[in-house]
Amino acid sequence: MSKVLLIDGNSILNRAFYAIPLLTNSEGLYTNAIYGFMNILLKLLDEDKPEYIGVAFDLKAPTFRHKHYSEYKGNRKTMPDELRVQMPVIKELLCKMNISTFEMEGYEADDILGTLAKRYEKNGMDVSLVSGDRDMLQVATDMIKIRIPKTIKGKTETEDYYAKDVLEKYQVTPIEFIDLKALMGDSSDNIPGVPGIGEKTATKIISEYKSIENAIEKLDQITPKGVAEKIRNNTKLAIMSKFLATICLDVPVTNEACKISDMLNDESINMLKKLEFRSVIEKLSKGKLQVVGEIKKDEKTSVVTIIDSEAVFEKLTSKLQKQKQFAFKILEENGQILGIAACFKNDECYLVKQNNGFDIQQMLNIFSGLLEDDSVIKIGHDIKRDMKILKSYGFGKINNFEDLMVAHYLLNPTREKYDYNDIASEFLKEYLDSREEVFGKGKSKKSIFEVDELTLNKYISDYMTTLINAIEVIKQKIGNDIQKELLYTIEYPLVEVLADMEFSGIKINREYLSEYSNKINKMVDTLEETIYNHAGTKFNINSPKQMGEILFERLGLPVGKKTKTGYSTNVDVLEKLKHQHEIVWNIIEYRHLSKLKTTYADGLVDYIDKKTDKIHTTFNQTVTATGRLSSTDPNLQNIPIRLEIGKEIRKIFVPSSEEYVFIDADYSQIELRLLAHISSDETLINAYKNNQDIHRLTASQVLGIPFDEVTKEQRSSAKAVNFGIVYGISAFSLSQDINVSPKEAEKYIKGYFDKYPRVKEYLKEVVIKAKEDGYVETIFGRRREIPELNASNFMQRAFGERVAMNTPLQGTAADIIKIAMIKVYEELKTKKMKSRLLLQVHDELLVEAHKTEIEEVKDIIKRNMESAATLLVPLVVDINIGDNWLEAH
DNA sequence: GGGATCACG
DNA sequence: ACGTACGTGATCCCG
Repeated sequence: MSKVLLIDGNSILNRAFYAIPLLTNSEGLYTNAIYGFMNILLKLLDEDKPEYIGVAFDLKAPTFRHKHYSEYKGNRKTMPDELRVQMPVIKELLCKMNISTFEMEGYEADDILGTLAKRYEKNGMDVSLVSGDRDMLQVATDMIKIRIPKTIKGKTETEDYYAKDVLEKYQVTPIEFIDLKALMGDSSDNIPGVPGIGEKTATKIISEYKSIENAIEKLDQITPKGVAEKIRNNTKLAIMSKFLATICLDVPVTNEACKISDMLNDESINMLKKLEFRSVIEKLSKGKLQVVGEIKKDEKTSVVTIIDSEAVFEKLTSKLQKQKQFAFKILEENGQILGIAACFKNDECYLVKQNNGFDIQQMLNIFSGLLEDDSVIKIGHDIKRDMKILKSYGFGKINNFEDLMVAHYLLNPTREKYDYNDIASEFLKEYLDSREEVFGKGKSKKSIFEVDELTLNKYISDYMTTLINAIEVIKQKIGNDIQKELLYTIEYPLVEVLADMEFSGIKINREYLSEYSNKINKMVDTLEETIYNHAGTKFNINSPKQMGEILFERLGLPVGKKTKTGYSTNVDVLEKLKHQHEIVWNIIEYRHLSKLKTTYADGLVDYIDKKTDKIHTTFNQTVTATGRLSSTDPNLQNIPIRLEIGKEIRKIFVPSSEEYVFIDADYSQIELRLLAHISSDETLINAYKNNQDIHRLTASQVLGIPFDEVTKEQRSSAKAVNFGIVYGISAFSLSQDINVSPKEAEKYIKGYFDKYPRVKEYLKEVVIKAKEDGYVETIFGRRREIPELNASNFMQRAFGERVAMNTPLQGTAADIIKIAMIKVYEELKTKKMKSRLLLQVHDELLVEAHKTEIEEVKDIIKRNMESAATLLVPLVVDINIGDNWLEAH
């Protein structure tokens, strides 16, 4: 028997829109509702395997119901803009996927779908009708299945109703369901119903009397009398409600649901790629669904010239030398260089690889001359990677380069990825296979020379051609001079600095590490026993779920916060419970120590180079939304410092030999100083000029007490206020943070703004300007777009506002320390000194200084950091020296 | 793979 | 009334 799938477009889009957080593609087009729609569509295609399909939409124009009752759906909120813009897009997409769509003036999607469902049922077809709206249940029969999507634990499932299921769940037949709804009313459609009658009473009446009309006729039989009275007084309203609630089954719709075919074709694929729905394309093309068309593979073969002899490579090099610019990539795997890809214009790509008589060292000898040549622009992608691998072969200087990964990040720091195919889609409108699609991922990931030649050639050609073609587009997009300067004098020079830091690595004292490990392990073991004893049972202390059960069920402690999945057991909750049960103290301690054990003591071991005892982190230059760096594998920017036992781990970080010491320098309150500068608040500026204790000052200002009488506690609350201001404060959060009532917190904030009026003004203005422009900027021109500022959702908008306040501060601080790093690096290099930068932790630099250079290095660091920017307030750097990171900080 | 938790600035 | 601080990354559990 043939099957047809009918979908209520508006209702599904609406559901998806609210179920899925706002998504945009890289062009800024909102896509979350369309994405959700496609996923439901895929699921239904998979489950029902229909032959025919149609999607109906509401029109804006009033329907026959509005004409009858002007308040129909009168309380509906207007569609949010973020959803409205997705409507035409989904219609276009469905059209390209060869799926029929229906709209009829004067009717709702419901009516069209009901009409079609009955028509196809008559023709002997199985009907699946999908809607988020329970009104559709009135259409259910033995052949017509109503499917209502719902989200269970983030997954989309459907509740399915044939006629018998409606009866089972609502004790009325589908036809009676109309009367049920008419009697009880429906606030979402603004159907009045009979006032005072709710679902329970309505169900009782309809299941007994079958229809409103019959119930009205037999009013004297209805008990209790009060209910009968209510109906008697509202018979007209009840009848009209029924009219409104009845789905029209004879809409004059002439076109038909279409046969499913060729859903994936060039046009629809292109559009899905533009929407960046790779997973949708993948699922559609898996072949599991017989409903899709044949995917046409791009048959064009890519030409890549193989170079595996010295003589030919020499020729190529001199050819490249004559170009103004060429693209390249060092192909590496597991620390081994496998080849070099290069290209100087579209369709002329080269792969340099080793041969019997031509090895890697030789080709690097030849190539590195070119990389160092200042007169030729090298266009690369993630050049830090190239530099590092080249360094391990004794090369690694790359002069006069463009790094499109870094440039792409500069243009939009909030993307998830900056791969070559992302560049191709954003700047060239070409939708290439991603690296993952070419080589696979996880266990089935192939190495470069394991894929077949055609695939490899296409990869190299795609990659290199993208770089060559995108460079001009990207250069144009980096329009203004300040952004150019940011890219060419900060981000690009930083690439070499970071490559050098990562390559240097930081030495680990293994002896101390194992001592530390043993100490922590013993403490964890003891605590584990203690906790089991208190609990009276063994359980997995690391499982928040099991921990919740122990604390709140077995031990009966009062439940504070809840999370999506159950009880919250985080440290804030535990702190409040610690006076109620001994076990809570132990758990807090256990959590602390087990973090130290797993993440630090044990976790870091895997990253120590066995030969050199060094750890080489990766500093990511294209991750954060604000311009900060991040550190991974391992993260050396979150090594414990705040608590006593935790900070001991810092002793394992030591200079690389006896000849060196650590010098650690950090900016004092750089973000607050920037707030003073950017807002030009006089009180703040003067305070910093006079080197005053800013938290103490804030306390005395806000509380109206003499500067010298501020207590420790008052100073610490004021410190929280100062931090809060930088984050885009709210009274509630501040109150949580410093444990006072929201009212009290509100008073602090008000007091703060009274005493620092320009700060208040600045924070207000930055939000207004951001709403106008759609983005905020740092002093050095780094931009971050904030689409959330236009969100209709309050929470998202409030978030956008906090981001607008915080990003210029955090981002400018990031710019400044980057400038300082470059200056320090350059000066050390120019003076041919042995000392080197090792780590950056947002406002801190760690340097290992040769013992003969200590005083000079101190001067270099302090001078360059403090002069990295000229502000209305001084930049102050605290500097320390030591034989390990704990001592030096 | 996502949520909860916790380490840092 | 909404639910509440900005920016990160690693580890563990659990479906």
